[in-house]
Amino acid sequence: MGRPAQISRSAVVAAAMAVADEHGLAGLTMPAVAARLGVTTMALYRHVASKDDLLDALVEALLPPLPPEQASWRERLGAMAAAIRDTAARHPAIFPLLLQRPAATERSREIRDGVVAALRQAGLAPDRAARAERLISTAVLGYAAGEAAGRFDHHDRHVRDEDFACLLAAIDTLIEGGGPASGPAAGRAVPGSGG
Amino acid sequence: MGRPAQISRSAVVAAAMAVADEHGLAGLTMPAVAARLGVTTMALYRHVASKDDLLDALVEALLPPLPPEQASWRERLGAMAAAIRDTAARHPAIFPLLLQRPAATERSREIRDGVVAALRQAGLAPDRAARAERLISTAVLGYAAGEAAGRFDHHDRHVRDEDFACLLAAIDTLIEGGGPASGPAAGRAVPGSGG
DNA sequence: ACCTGAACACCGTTCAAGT
DNA sequence: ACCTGAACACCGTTCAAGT
Repeated sequence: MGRPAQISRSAVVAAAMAVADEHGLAGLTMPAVAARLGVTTMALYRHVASKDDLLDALVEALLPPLPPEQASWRERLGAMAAAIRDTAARHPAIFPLLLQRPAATERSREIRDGVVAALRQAGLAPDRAARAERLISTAVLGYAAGEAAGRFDHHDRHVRDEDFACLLAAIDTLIEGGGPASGPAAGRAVPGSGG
Repeated sequence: MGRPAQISRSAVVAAAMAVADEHGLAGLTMPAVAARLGVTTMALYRHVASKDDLLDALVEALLPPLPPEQASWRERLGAMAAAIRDTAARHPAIFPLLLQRPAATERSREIRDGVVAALRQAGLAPDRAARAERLISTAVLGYAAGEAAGRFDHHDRHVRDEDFACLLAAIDTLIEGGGPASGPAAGRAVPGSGG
């Protein structure tokens, strides 16, 4: 019978994360991950179906924890946004994968539902809450990804903190106003968007 | 002396774009690009320093054209946003690179300056215009990247059109309100952002 | 000047073999 | 059951050689 396994799927994922953090996405290689675990490259394939599978697992590990239920919707949205930005800062090499991969997993659905629930609690109608979730999530992910990629490196960290605070304040303002308009008339506010 | 070149840098970039469109980022390989041009792999290196250099050139080619100067600031912002979304739809495989790579090139600076100029024309003070540019650009890029990655595939194209219209309307609303607040007090609108 | 042929180091993956 | 060794197809890149 099988001797106790030397490595596990979660160990492989953790090692891959560390390799990516240290050597970038280009340095994230199966041999590099194996070396960090003190094991042959081929041993990884017993715990991970392929490199693509490993990347999916990394994206999963990047998802932020759900905020405490008893907090206000404002606090929950703020906490999730802050957690996203934190993750981007800690794992800049693999963070872009979050926007790149479908992420149709259970955890990702929970998080999306959590944001929608907060928005409903803020008073938005179901369809407006769903739409607001899409726009807010992509805006937050977009800024975090840009920051992680060094897009704003010519600005002080303090300036970027204020950027992010303003983004959250803007979101707050829009929610207070009843969320994004859901009628087709909204498209006319900025012409050229329909072309 | 040199016979007329069979290929050029721009031909290599165009071929790479076509390969990526057809076979995805993973299929974008130097041999594949060369084959499409009817040339040996090694011939590419006379026109492109490396694959990384080629990817940078692709990102450059992805940048939208500057809108006509005589248009209103509203029209110009709308046109640029629409152009970005259009590009994402046409080149979904390489579009994510736009958020991933620094893009500190001349053209990218022109575009950023164009957005800032439009915002100044809308009445924003210099520092607010600069901040609004960062937030607007990343929000638009974020949504376009998410859409290109199939993040919203479970929604009708028509729903996504409205999403995007709402995003532009929201931006418009914030600009009319004087742009994003620039003081530190803005951070308190959504607590948890400072942690 | 531009392209080709041969070659090298490397990566993802498979498969049979070991314990 | 889990890991290893050997092997294969492939990719990015270099260099000397052809025209």
